[in-house]
Amino acid sequence: MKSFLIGELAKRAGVNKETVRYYESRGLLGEPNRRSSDSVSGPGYREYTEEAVIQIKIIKQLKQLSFRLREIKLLFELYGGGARACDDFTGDIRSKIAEIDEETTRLAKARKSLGEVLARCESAGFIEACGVIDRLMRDEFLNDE
Amino acid sequence: MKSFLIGELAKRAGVNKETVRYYESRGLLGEPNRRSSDSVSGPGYREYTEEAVIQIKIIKQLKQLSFRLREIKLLFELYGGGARACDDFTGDIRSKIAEIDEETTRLAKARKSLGEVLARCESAGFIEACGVIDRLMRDEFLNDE
DNA sequence: CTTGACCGCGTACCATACTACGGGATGTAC
DNA sequence: GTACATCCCGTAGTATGGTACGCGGTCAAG
Repeated sequence: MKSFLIGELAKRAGVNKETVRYYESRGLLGEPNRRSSDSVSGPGYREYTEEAVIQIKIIKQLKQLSFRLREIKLLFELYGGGARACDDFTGDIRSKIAEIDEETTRLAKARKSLGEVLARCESAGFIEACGVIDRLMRDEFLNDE
Repeated sequence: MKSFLIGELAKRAGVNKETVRYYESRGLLGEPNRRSSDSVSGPGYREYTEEAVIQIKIIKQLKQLSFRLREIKLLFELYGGGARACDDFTGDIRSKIAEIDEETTRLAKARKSLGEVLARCESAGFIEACGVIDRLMRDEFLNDE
């Protein structure tokens, strides 16, 4: 199979080179082969195959699913470590879902409050009339600390 | 009115001292009076009143509404700068709502995907059967980059 | 055999929001 | 007058996820 260098990998995966190296340093990519034919000086260029492209896309996907890099690493380790029972994963997934639900709730509240502020503001026009500041700044929302 | 020092303010506002100083350094609190009675050496202790407590609670509230400190500062400057038309604020509020909606959409997708993975996983039991890894890791979700 | 593109690495920087540490100056109480 | 609490400030560290810079090595083409 044909291999390519980091720049090409970055292009194919849609990230930049530094990010690839960063992921590698975070233990998300595993050490690639190094090409170092003629001279015997530096560490040699990293060589990648399509696998690495997939790997990075998986990372991007997991990020979209709200996993942090640290968590993604753990998932990989679990998988690479030979985890075979779903139980090994469901805990992680369940708590991630809980996290998401929590954040969603917070955002829904925020969205509602801001929507109300906006509606009042639009039907009024001036601070004194619409109370935008009062609503944003004053004690009204300070109940639930 | 009776004033108090930073430790007391922190306690009343429910943050810690360092955070108060941090907010001050970020321009969110304004410089407090300094008490420096007997000796004439250092800068003197910061003195606060209930106003500062309210101010910090407002900051906490705006954070809950998903405003970042930088944005909160802008809101304060707008207000303190004598903004009187709602238009001065609605733009900020509108884009914050847009941000929230975007994030909410992303979270909903993530929640849905994870929920599906979990459901399959629970009804199966083993990696090979439920395909949790395939679903989490493989190309299935890699369409929308 | 030189030029230009690419790579390696280390370091520093960006933004976000704090938290911790530690020396030295106060203030209060006994 | 001496503890002990609190305060001051600057600096650095934590966690998150990268981006940028620049020196020097490497590589393929001409």
